[in-house]
Amino acid sequence: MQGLSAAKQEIEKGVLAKSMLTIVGDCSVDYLGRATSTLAMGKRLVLIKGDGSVSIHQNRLVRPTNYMVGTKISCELCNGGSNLVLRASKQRPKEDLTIIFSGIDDLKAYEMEIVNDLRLSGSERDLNEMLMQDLSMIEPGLKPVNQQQHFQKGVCDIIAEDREGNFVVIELKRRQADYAGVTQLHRYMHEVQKMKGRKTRGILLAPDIRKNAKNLLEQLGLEFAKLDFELTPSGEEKAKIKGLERKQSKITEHMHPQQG
Amino acid sequence: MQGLSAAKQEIEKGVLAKSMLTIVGDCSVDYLGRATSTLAMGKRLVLIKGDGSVSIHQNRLVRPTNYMVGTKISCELCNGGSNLVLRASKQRPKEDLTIIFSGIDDLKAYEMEIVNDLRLSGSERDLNEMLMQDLSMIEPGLKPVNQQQHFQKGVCDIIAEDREGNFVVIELKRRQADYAGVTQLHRYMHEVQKMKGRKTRGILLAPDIRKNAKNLLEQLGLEFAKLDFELTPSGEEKAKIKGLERKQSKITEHMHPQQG
DNA sequence: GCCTAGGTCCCGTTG
DNA sequence: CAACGGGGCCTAGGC
Repeated sequence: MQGLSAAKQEIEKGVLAKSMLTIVGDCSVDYLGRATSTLAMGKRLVLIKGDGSVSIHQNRLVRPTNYMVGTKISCELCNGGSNLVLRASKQRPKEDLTIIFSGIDDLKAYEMEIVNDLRLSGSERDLNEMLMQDLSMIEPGLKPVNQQQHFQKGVCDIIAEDREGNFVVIELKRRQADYAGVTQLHRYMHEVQKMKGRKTRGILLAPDIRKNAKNLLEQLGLEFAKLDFELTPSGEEKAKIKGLERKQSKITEHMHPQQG
Repeated sequence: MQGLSAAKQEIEKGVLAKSMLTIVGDCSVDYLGRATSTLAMGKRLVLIKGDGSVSIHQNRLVRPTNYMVGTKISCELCNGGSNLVLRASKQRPKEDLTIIFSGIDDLKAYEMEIVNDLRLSGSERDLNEMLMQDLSMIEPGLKPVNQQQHFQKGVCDIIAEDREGNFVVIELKRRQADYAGVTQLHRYMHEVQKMKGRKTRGILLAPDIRKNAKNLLEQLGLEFAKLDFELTPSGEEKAKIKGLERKQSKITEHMHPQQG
């Protein structure tokens, strides 16, 4: 347990120094911004970071119950010193977080660099690069044309050309594909078709696809290929593509399936 | 600074008691699971919660650099006691997080209930309920038929019937609508049409819509209505719908716009 | 600033 | 269990 007045000073000092602050104590929380929320008095951890991020953690889940990014933080004593009020606020959108402490069990400031060291492998970007090394895995004779091409309507993962000179638009997903992935691919396929004015195919490449999404995909005349990849234990290589199996989805000619 | 051997015992005790644990110290981190990642030695905050959630925070951003939910945690001394290794692991999917401490600055265990107190207003669900009170806001004579109806293909926010006996499918978004919202609505509209075998309209209800998404929406013969709502400062009411403006999108007859 | 999409998305809910 | 979609999504990258 700790005096709220001393706490106030320590918080102000820590915020100024861009330290990481951990505050554990009894508090209530109000948020008003993109939604509104209240949290009745109770014991929680408040985490303040050097970049102005604030998050309030209960003793469950990874995600904080309340949070804000890029805030300005202020701090004042209220009710004759029996409460410490912490405010985090932000413009655009206008958001305010108010934390009222009735007591603080613990307060610490840690000097910590504001860096991002994480080296992650196996992201979609990594798989994309792997695939570009050898598109023939997907289909013999497939040649790269472009990758990460920006349209007005989004970013197309891979554009290739097949043996018969058709353009092939490939949308890659690192996990089970859903509706959104299918409609994305559909959009890009049409975009390429319109730009290039040539017959264009669309292939969704993912480890799996939800059943309904598969149905939609087939209705739209798109193709699915199962992507089997393996994560390399650490830093060495990005990932390894183990295999690529065509589920031989019948390429039903596209016939205005959404007609009403 | 604190002895690693004592730390080990305190962690084990805290995990058993389902306390919230905060550990600040120098550590390296390896994750192997849905992706792989490594974090070189550096000072971080490790947060362990009573439900087995683990997260590792750097001094920036709301989101942890590494995290896992619902883990089993173990703890051992290595290298003749000069390292403390914390392992969090999980099956289905198989995931492993390894945190190697070379030194611990601070370690605390806090007794804290494992509860979720948060009362949030202004979610899509709240707006949905508000709207159902009076669908005539959207359009005179609109009568409710169903809400949150589950199809095999998803959940339809609101189904109503207009003055002319057409079904009206309404998709509600609490923020600016995008492509995904439009295609969602399109899917549900077709689903209802197929089920009921009657002319069906689709209305996307949102505070705003992205330009490209608006184009797609109009191509698909769907309608947009601007939803203006206000958040009530706190607990009292959920939210207040201030107004609802029809952008008079010409209901172009649907004509196979995605045809190639 | 806006738009677009990825994420080890997380998370709750329903069938 | 799988599927589906919301989220105060967060966050990064382009334009």
